[in-house]
Amino acid sequence: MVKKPENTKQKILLLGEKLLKEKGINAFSYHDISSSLGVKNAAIHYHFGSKEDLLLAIIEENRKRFEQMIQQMGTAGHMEVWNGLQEFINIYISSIENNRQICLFGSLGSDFFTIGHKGQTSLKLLSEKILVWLSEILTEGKKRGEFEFKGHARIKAMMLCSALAGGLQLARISEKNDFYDLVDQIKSDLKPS
Amino acid sequence: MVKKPENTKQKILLLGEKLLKEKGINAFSYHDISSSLGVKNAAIHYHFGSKEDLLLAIIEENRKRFEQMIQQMGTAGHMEVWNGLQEFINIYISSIENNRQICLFGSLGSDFFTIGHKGQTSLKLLSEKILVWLSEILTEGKKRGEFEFKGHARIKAMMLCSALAGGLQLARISEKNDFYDLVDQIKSDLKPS
DNA sequence: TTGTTTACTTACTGATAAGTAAGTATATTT
DNA sequence: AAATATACTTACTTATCAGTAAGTAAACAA
Repeated sequence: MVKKPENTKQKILLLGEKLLKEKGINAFSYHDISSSLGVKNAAIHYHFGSKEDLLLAIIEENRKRFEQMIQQMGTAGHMEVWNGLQEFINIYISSIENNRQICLFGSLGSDFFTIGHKGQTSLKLLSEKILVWLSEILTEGKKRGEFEFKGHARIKAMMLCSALAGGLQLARISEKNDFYDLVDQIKSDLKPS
Repeated sequence: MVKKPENTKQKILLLGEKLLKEKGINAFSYHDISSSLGVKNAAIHYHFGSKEDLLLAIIEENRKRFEQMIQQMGTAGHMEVWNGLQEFINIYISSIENNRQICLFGSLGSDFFTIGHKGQTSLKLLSEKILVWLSEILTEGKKRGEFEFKGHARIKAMMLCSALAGGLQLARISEKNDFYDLVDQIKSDLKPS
């Protein structure tokens, strides 16, 4: 869960993240943030020199949150793999419940060529962390006979991320409820027959 | 395939589509189009009164292209289902080959809350057409024993769209080649065991 | 030949964008 | 008590955005 903001900097960061996941990096302005928080434009520049700085902080915030989540879960070898997967999926469930937000990869994957090199790099590092972690629990689950899938765990992990990211977007276009069906399908596809 | 533009209006439309799928609707300007085509800003407004009009035309263009594709393929009952699916997947392959473009749903799903009501509605109609068509070939393929999957064809169709849309975005962040692996995984998951 | 339509250009507007320099009140440190 | 650092605001700049009104050259129609 996201902890409540106490200071202006944290408020800016969290509102920035919200706007990023609702409208995209190019569709919100510093004015959107400042007017909503009751501060002035320059206050944002005080905490985050440029929009790219804010973006980097948002990515970093998501990284921290992910690291914290997997740390609390422990290593794949000592984990209930279905619980681990569900925790991961819950991030996406929370997103759609929270104003139909999409995920970081969906938002910044779309806008990838409009963000700076630093943002691209830091996003890539985060995606690598997530894919490695997912691959681990998929591999462990397969070994235990709790997951069943063809091919490499790494590709299956990509498949999960892609389906969830794309699913949030498609659910905006079609119907919110479609996303829950999609999640059931994803889980069903992993169940041993 | 996309036919070559002959007049300014068509050039604007196709360049608009390209920019939409590379940078997103909020990250390109009329100036990007006009300077690239060697015309003036007002020329675009002459053909497309507003940016929303241009967007509607881009969606309509994609709809026409899709309708043409499925018309050439015939009904699911008379189709080689694997060929039909491959033709659909080829749209996404062409996208990533063409400057790492993402698909319409990926781009406009991300920016959904920043486009007008007309755009949202027309996008929804197109997504419905695609999902219905995909559901049909999935159902037919399952009936023939050429596809194997759990659950409803409709949900599996959503799964395909989501994975392909999200896959194009994730491939921007990680590696282009990942997308081909993802496509193989998608097809492999549909093969009877 | 004259009038009209097509496909633009020129020249502009008002709004909004990110970003900045300088000032200020409050809290903290020395 | 004085100096300094923190967290802003005020007031501004420059750039860019979508959009518009009026003009024009060429093609076409009456």
